[in-house]
Amino acid sequence: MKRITIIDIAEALDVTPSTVSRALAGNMRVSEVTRLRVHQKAEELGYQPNIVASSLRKGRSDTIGMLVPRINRNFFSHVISAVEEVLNPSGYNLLICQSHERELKEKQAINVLFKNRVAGIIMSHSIDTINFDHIIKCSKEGVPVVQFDRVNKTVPGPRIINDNFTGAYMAVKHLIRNGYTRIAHLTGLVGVNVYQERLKGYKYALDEASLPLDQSIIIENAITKETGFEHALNLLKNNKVDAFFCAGDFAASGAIQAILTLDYKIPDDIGVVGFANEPFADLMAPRLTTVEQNAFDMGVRAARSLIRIVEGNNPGYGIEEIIPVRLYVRESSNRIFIEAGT
Amino acid sequence: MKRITIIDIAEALDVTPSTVSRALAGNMRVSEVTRLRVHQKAEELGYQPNIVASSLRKGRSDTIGMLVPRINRNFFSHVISAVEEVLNPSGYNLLICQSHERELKEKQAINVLFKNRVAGIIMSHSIDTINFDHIIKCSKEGVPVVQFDRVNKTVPGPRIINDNFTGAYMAVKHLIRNGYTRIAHLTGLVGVNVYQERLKGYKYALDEASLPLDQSIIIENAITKETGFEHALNLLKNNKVDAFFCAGDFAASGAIQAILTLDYKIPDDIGVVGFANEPFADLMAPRLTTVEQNAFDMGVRAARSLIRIVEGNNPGYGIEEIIPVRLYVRESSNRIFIEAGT
DNA sequence: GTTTTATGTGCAAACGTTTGTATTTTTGTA
DNA sequence: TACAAAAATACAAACGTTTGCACATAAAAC
Repeated sequence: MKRITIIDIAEALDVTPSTVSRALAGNMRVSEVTRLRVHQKAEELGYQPNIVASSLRKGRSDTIGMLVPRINRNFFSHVISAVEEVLNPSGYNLLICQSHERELKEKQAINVLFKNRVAGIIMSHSIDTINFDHIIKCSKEGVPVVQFDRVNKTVPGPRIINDNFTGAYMAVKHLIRNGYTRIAHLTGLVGVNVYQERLKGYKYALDEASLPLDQSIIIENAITKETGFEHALNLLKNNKVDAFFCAGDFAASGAIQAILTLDYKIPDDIGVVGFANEPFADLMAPRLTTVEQNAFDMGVRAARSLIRIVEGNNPGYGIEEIIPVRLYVRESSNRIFIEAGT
Repeated sequence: MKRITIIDIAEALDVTPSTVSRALAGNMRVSEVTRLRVHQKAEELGYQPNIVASSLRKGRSDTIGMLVPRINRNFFSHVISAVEEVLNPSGYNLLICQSHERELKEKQAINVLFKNRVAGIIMSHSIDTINFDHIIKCSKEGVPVVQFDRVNKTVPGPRIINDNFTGAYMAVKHLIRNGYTRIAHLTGLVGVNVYQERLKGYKYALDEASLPLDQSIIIENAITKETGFEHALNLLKNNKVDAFFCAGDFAASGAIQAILTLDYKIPDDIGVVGFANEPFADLMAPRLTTVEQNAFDMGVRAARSLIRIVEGNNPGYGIEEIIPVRLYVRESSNRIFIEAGT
């Protein structure tokens, strides 16, 4: 199972491996005629460069590491896809790991990527990551890190994030304009930047409309369909709210289920807005108003940003790219039909 | 930015790199005491093995290549996730590419994986792949290939597939038992095994119930929401059908939209069954009856199968693993409420 | 006390590239 | 024709491991 090497080509052509290497690399120090001969012979023998050897010698690889909580989450899979789409044409490959939302697994994954000598890492940290030293260390040891979505400011390197604040602000403002006044907020762990910002936007919108802030209807750790259902049911039974702004569409779908279970009408009695624009948001009944997270755009920017750093055109330290979001107004919240949306 | 190597450890301990290498590898030809000293020193210096160098020397890597049409498709992202979950604890890494459903990109991706000296490839081929030589070649040149979902029998190596035939058969039989008699079939390109098998199951169920087979209501290339909508609209307007068996949930959602547009009742007038059990199937209105493809199971089996081959325990040529599927009966098709389902 | 066997370690080559420097060949100019 | 300059190629070392073989030391057997 011997594979063709540049040495084989060199022998066949009676030149040295260095010349073959240079010819294949398009180095201008080799004559046009040999370059041609080398390429022809390479083609003829079915030569495939050994990237492993090349990486070792060059001291850097063309592999980019990617680390996400879960590959199979819609949002992340779209970011990954976009990253791949940008990286591939530029000659980079994608080594992928998932942390399963565990700091320990995240640490191990970072190590794996490090051992594989990736040229850089694109990542979104796990929900329970408290200590970011393993990520900072990476950056310190010469492996640039680009963070997206869930980011931590103590980690050097670019951060690509959605405009969570404005998204939440728009969502809540929209609810207020539709006449809802007691708006609950179902969210995740507010230690994480994305939920923190959404909470800020929620508070800002209430404040702007001079609505009171009721801490008892801000529910942390209610981001799944199940927890969304339960907390919504609870709030509704106590007649505490007339609308839900959920920091995720799954929680929103749980809330909707709870609302329908109690025979309230949507949007007449209760309004719901989600976050993420999951594929099902547009297929539900009622169709869900939600804030889109542009996963694809995020992936593209993260990849470009990392390429820029790896290729030395930009240190990129501490740069924050904020991607604008969009509110899709649908049936679940639209009582007055004054806003457009798909 | 110099990184610690086994040479550094060797010098610090006044032994040779070979001893360090053996100690770290747990080779029994090194004494317990030096093994301990080496491990301690490695820890102390923060040594991280250079996998690139190791791969080059050993002539094989612990990286597995994965190639799918689209990373961000729900089914594929779940398979990828499962594969990662199995591979990672076994010490393998995952290099990922997407073909975007183009034979050319698939070819290039295979090449990329090959150049990266992956130990094996797990893949599902692109929809428009006609010539499988590039995949066969891979296998011939010592890179084992495990195919899943979309598979081609001319490629050596294991194939992991869903029981598409039985899934389709169950779906159509269910429709028939619910009293539907003119069942359309919206499907993909029947050159691909998955659609071929589903078509066979459809035909078999009709035949079993002595229902006529009407080629004009078998619509190829109708697998997206849009094409599903259009073809369903067309069939309904011509009053040709009273049910749809769609080879994908997106087409089914399009069909449902068409049915509702024409003010038919679901499931009273028209029944719909999909395929895949996409996340939205359970959240739609009406909730969609569909056949589950167990993506996670498929990924696990594909990964295990490849590991088995790579580690030499099994040539695995031509083995076909068929994963049983399950029909989830929901509102979109259930007129008589006799069947269970979630 | 010598020989044999086990046990632990060292030596050096190899994996397939890349690249700085040296050497040869070609080209241009006087 | 000679000679410098430029162009093309060769040489050799390096990247960080792994591993077959040789070697030394210690334990066991005679």
